[in-house]
Amino acid sequence: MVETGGRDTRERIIEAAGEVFARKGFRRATVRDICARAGVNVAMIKYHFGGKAGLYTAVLEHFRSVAGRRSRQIIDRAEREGPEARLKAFIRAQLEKLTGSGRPAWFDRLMSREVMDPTRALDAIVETGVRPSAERLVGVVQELLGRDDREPDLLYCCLSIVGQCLHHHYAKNVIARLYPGLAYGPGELDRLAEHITDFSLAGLAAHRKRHDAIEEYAAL
Amino acid sequence: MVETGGRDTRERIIEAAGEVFARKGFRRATVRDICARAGVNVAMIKYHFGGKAGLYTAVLEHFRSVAGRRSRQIIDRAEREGPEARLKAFIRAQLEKLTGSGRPAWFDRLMSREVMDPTRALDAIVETGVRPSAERLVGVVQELLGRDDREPDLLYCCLSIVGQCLHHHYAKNVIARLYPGLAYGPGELDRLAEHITDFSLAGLAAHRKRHDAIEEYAAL
DNA sequence: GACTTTCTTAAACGCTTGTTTAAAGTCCGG
DNA sequence: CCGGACTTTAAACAAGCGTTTAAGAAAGTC
Repeated sequence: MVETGGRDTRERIIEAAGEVFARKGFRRATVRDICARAGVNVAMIKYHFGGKAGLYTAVLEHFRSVAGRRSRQIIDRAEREGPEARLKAFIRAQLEKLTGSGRPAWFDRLMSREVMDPTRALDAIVETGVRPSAERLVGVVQELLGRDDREPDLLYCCLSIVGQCLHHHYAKNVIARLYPGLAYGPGELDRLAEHITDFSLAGLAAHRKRHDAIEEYAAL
Repeated sequence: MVETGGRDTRERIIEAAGEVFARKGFRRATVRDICARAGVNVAMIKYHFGGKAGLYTAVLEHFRSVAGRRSRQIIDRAEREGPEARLKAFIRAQLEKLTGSGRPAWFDRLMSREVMDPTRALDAIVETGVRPSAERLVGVVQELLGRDDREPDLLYCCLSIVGQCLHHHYAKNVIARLYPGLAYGPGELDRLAEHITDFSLAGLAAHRKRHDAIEEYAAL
């Protein structure tokens, strides 16, 4: 009756659900909306996934592999370079994640949705999606600070960096109202990445100088 | 029948609604929950406020005056000092806003709720709650950069500063999972404010040096 | 004290949500 | 073909939501 177009029902549901979940989050998304987009009866969600929650985890599992592909590409390109270039690549990748609109960006959107309004899937998302990224940043910052510990002040530095990036995503509605002139095209994203990089490198350099001075004093 | 205890019904509803809205946001809060806490019939919300949306705006209006009292106190204390001290006061006040749990903090919690998941009240909140604060920061940053324009790169600096502060609020669930050791008691808040201040002052100083060099070059 | 206005109540309405049911359709090996 | 397993369908269910109704209580007014 309905032309299945070759794609299986399960796939069609996951595809539609990925889009809807990414746009509205788990709670505000409705199974009826998802099923309408997939051209499928609402009962299929129980049949194939056991329920809305099961569908959500299936969607996360499905898009985990393709997630952050473009971000990883940006980061990998700078793999062999110095810590400054790797920091800039990390920052550019963070900004890229949050403005992407294609299918690979759905997982990233779900991640930031989850950050703001957690569900039970948060633990899994943190481990598979956030921690690897965070560990990479910790490594770069350790290198830039010339240390190998992870004292609170080092983590503060990392949080300062990602905070600058993600703020443009969290607060985009407010920023748009406060400063209607600011746009977020690819060119602005490059300039913004450059700003955050320079800002952070200066902050890190100052922190290193201060910390080294304290170490020196303590060594006496 | 029910002992009104002297407080008017309207007040009891607004008090309960303030707590519930601050904790759950507009959408996830239910009128039944609010009315149960207020010990009041659900129909009273239509009678006194016209509906849930009217109650929400009434709550915003009611708590607007007491909002940010402690923050303003922190900021005013540094009013006569240099821009560095005023920046630190601003940062400390931002952190204070997000960890406060008393009644004066409800408006601030509602503000950040609104930032993450806007309702129609966002415009009013931005104008009355966010813009004054943002303008103050712009002033301090202008002073620190030695400029009086508000080019995009200056706004980027401001956004870098508030981003560092608010990230600890937006992403608190994720940060708690990533780094279980980090706590947010008053002492940590002071240290965090000091970190963000130093980090940002270094970033601003480097930005100023870079910008002045460009200006000088352009003047030739 | 009767009357009007203001306030409050219990109950139900209409809607949306996720879920479930029972019947019908589809597919495929025998 | 045919029969059983797998899919899909339309419809309804139960719960929660904001809202509304109609009747009653409380309080002020003449």
